[in-house]
Order: sequence, then C-alpha cells, then structure tokens
Amino acid sequence: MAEGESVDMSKLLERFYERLSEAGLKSTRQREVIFETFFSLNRHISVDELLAEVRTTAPHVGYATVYRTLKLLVEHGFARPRHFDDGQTRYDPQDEDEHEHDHLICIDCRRVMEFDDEVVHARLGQIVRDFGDYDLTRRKIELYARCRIQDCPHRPQ
Amino acid sequence: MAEGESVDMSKLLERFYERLSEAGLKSTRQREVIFETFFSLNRHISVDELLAEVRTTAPHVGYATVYRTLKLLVEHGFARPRHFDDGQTRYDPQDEDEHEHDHLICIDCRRVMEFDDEVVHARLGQIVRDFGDYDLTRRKIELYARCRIQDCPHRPQ
DNA sequence: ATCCATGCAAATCATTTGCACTTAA
DNA sequence: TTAAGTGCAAATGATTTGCATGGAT
Repeated sequence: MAEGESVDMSKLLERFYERLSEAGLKSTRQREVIFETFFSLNRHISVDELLAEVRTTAPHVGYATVYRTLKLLVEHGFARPRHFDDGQTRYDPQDEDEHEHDHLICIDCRRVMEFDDEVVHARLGQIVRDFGDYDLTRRKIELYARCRIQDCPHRPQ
Repeated sequence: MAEGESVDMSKLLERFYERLSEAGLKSTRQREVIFETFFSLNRHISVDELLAEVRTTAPHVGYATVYRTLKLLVEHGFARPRHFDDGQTRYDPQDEDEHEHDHLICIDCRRVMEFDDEVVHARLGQIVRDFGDYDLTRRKIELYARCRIQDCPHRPQ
C-alpha cells in the first residue's frame, strides 16, 4: 500500500473496530487482514479471490472466517454484495457516504465499470410512481457488453 | 386454461416440438406437462414452484427433468432465466418476438411487475457509448420496492 | 473469567450429472 | 432398434453452521 492509502486505511479500520466494539464484537488479527486486503484491492471481488489474497498474508485463514467477516462488513455498511449473472457473489467496498452506483460489465474479461446517472434515476423514479404507492428501496442496473476492440484492454490483472 | 389460451398453447407447444425435432430431440409427456404448466402460469417462477405445479398433474416428475426442460426452453428461446437477489433462479416465459423488459419487484410479496421504457434505454445507450467502444449485449434493470399500502395487495396466489 | 471468534468439517441449498431403465421415432 | 429421456440418488459448488478450542476484553 502507498503512503496516502495507509492513512485512509487506518482511519477506515479504526471506524470498523469502533462499530464492532459498539456491537460488543471483538477486534482480531484475521478481521484486520481481511479488512485491509479487501480495501486495498478495492474492486468487485469474490470470496475465493479475497481468500487467496488474504492467505498470502495469513495462510491458515478459513473460508468461514472470510464469509463471516464479509457479512459483518455488509451489515455495518463497509461493503455491498453484488449478484451478477455468473453465480458468484462479489463484494464492493462502500465508502462512508458514497452513493449507490450501477455497473457496466464486460462479458469477456468480467471487468466491472461503474456509473451513476441522474437522468436514469429520475426516469426510474417516475416509473415507480406510475406503478402506484411504492417505496423504492434499491435500484440495480447492469449493462453487459463486449469490448469491440480486438484483444480486450481490460484484462483482470 | 381458458379456451382462448388453449389455442395459443397448442400452437406454442407445436412450435416447441418443431424446434426439438429439428435438433433431433424427442417429444415426451413430461416435456408437454412442464411446458404447458410453465406457460399457463405465465409468471416469473422458480424451479420449486414449477415442479410443485407440475406434480399436481404428473406426480412422479423429478427435479432433474424440470431443470433439463427449463434449460431446453431457454436454449430455444421460449424462456429467459432471471437472477434476482434471493438466490433462486426464476424463469420468465418469452413470447416469440417479445422484447426484453425490466422489473419492479416488491420485496414483501415478491410480486414482479414488468416495464420497458424508451427514455431509460436511450440514456443507457448513451452511457455505454461514453465508455468507449462497447457492444451492448444485455441490459438488466431491477427496482426493489415495498408497497406502502398496509397489507400488500399483490400476494402470490 | 467470560464470551466472542476461529478453523475445521459436516450440513445445507440450488443445481448438475451418472447410470440403469424406459420410451419416442 | 436405438438414440434420447427419465427418475433417482449421488456429485458439485457456493455458502452456512456446529462444535471444540483459542483469544480479546
């Protein structure tokens, strides 16, 4: 991690531990490693991918701990689960007051790009209103596309 | 089934059997029951729900047959799979030249409503173009909402 | 000291597959 | 006749849970 990120990371981790403490939960080495790995990778990641990364630092960490920690992150607003069309749940870091965003997914390389468009949101809000007395809870927009450029430039690292 | 539906149903079934025949596949009693049940229910249905319905007509039909038949329906353009956020794949009847549509899902009763809005599509097309040289393959929009009316009127039957 | 967290393995849930048997063409 | 279809049960893959042990407060 670069210097600039480390500052954010320790603040972020501190916030996480505060929330846990408020809930009567504990700080552990595993949670720290998983948390820092998750935020330093900073992309839509699957449990397998995250576990593999975590094990380069802490080799004996089990699947269950990663699942349990991700669930904690979600419950406390540090991550969001994403269910794309490939049967793997992926997790998306969520900054404190970051707002919901949508996705463009390359079907070749699985690269995920984010967007957030007010025109679309406004129109969808109108559509919901037209349906009647509904309270919109969540909005999910996924665009699946293929890079037309030969040899897709966005290969996963 | 009402009379009007029966006519469509037999035409539809005939088309299905034609496609199967072209692919060197066979017509069977199970496929007929599953097909007709699927189209007469005509809603976003899970495998469990469909199997339960099918078994009221043909009690000994197995899970595997329903899964295999739904896969056939998808491959031949008679159904579309939907992956909502509850871990169950649901299937959506697809009429011959029906176009893609989007969904508003009640998080209480799981009722699914459909919509299809040109303003949204146009704007999303623009967003993809702004990202660069992408070829849009599929678009998925899901709105999750709660009926604000006390005692949601859209309970599944 | 207490209660939460961990790691492992076993359990679960949705879906798929292998196989001996049945059936449409 | 013969390739494809079926039903069952076992296999798979993702995720969850039970439990004995370890660790944070």
